[in-house]
Amino acid sequence: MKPLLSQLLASAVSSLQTQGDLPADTPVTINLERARDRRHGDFASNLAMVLCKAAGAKPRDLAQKLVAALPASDQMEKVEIAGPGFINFFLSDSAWHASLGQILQQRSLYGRSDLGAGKAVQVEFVSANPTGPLHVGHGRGAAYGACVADLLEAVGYKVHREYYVNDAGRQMDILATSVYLRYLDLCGETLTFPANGYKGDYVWDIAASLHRRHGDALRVNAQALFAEVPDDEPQGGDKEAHIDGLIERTRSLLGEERYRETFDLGLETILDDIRRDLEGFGVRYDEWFSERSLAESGAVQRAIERLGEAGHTYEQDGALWFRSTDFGDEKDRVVVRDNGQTTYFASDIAYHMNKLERGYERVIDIWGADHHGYVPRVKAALTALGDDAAKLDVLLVQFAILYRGGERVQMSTRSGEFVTLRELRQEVGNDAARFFYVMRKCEQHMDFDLDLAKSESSDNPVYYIQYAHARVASVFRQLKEKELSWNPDNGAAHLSRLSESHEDALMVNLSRYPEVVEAAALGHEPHQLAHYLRDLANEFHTYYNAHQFLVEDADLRDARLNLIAATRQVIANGLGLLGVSAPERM
RNA sequence: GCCCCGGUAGCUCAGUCGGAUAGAGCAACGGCCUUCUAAGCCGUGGGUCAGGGGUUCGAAUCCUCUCCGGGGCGCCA
Repeated sequence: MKPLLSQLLASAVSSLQTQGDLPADTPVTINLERARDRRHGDFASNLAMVLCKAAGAKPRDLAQKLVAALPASDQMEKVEIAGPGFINFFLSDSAWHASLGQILQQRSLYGRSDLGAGKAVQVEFVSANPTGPLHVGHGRGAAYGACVADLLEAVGYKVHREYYVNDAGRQMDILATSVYLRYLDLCGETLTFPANGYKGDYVWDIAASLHRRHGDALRVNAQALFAEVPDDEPQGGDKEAHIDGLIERTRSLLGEERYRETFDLGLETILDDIRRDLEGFGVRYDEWFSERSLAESGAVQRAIERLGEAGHTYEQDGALWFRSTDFGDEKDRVVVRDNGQTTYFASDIAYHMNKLERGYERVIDIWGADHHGYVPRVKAALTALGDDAAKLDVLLVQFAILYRGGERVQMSTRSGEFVTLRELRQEVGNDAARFFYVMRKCEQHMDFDLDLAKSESSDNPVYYIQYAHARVASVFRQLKEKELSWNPDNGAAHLSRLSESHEDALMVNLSRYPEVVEAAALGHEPHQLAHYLRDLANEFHTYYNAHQFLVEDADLRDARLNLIAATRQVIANGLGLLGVSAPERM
């Protein structure tokens, strides 16, 4: 109904323009909002106040003219001018009844739109290094990214969901080496595990499968491996130099082929685990994009060359630098190190170049907030390459801190004792985890209360909303038990019987749903939908307690059943977009 | 030092492309189950929107300074 009112206002504006009350060249955006206070009607527009300067008239006078020029509509009961010049719209009952009919007719499609007109959008999210299982921090990015993608799809964009797999680079070499050292341990070698290695139990598991596959065939003498390697930190050395030395030795002692096999075994095992974890979390991808493939296809080289040809690189201290300061970055960045290796940043330039080459209208990256400093250099690179950096939207997700029993849950990634996403899902369930993660806007630091997420009470917003859905289902079960039936057509014909204030409030809220989905999608703010559903569930529970649905009067009963069926539908649709289930009974 | 995010009720947070009297949940207190699920509902109390200055018809919202909290500033990824 909002589109209808906007249309009416637009038509009033153009009448004023033909009459000469308003300059024809004034740019006009129709500003129309839900009124917060019902005394101000259902919708309010500040159009007259915005246009008064251009029109050279007082706001209230201009409002008067606009109202006079409004075309008639049977959905509009009256229009008032109030305060400094607000135009307040009061809708007729038939408007609410119409939107109720729409919900029951469109069912799961209610709230969807073609606003995006099928434009292609890419959403890249999580993209955690495959060096270990996902932890709770990744969970927020996963839940948020999935919702942003689903919302955009709901409003008509063609969405491509992608995970960038960092399957190249030093961190992966550290993983491969960690696996190999654990393997040597399983073979009976005695060694001191490096301070900087990956210590999680999953590394032992991978080492064990390597051992099952090869027995002791890959065994070397541990002393020989550690010989000539710089001391580790506990021995007064440098842990980075120590691990780099171990990587080098592992590589040469194993040989390239076997090293690669160890490396890939670790990669595949962990990636499989991440895939299963995300799938279990209801998060699906269209593509898992390999970083290594960029190097192998020459895309990284091509990106570096293109930067060079455009005159944006220079050599210094044996390394090749990108002059990103020319494009707003705070310092220049290395793309090729003095040892000849390209940096992670070089891959990322190639990756983003690749994204834009694929022709997306919009590219959305969802990163942890700790990567914020990385944004200017990626945009700088795109600009330097002649691409439109404005097409790239980087959404930064702040940290989530877990609380249990009022105490902060400690997470330590290094020791391998972090709380994994899988543990969280097992503890609180997928529904609560998905909902809690998107309940807050992404720029907000989040306190994740495990006890609350687990509690089966009204304190828990997830159960509160789901319970409203289950209650409607229960009413329909009761209907059958009482050997009554629901006639939706009869209900639709008697919607005027819905005259209680609770019923009005519910109908108004149900009609808001498409606007909420649109705002949540365009603003990348799933929390708006979460809050809306909480409100809607509240309206329903209030109504439920105040009135009986299964009444004798068949006309009233059918009308009320239409209303609660529509409520159930909207809750199911909304929860669906958040990745939360809508149970029939609880 | 520079950069990003935050500061709104006792707690956790909405509201922020300027709009009418700043909202919700929890916690506190008082009520409601012979009637469709009490995992629910109703009521009461609770505010210097961190602080100063500015912009204007109008500021929690925009600009600026200060204070406080979190994060980031590698030839790591």
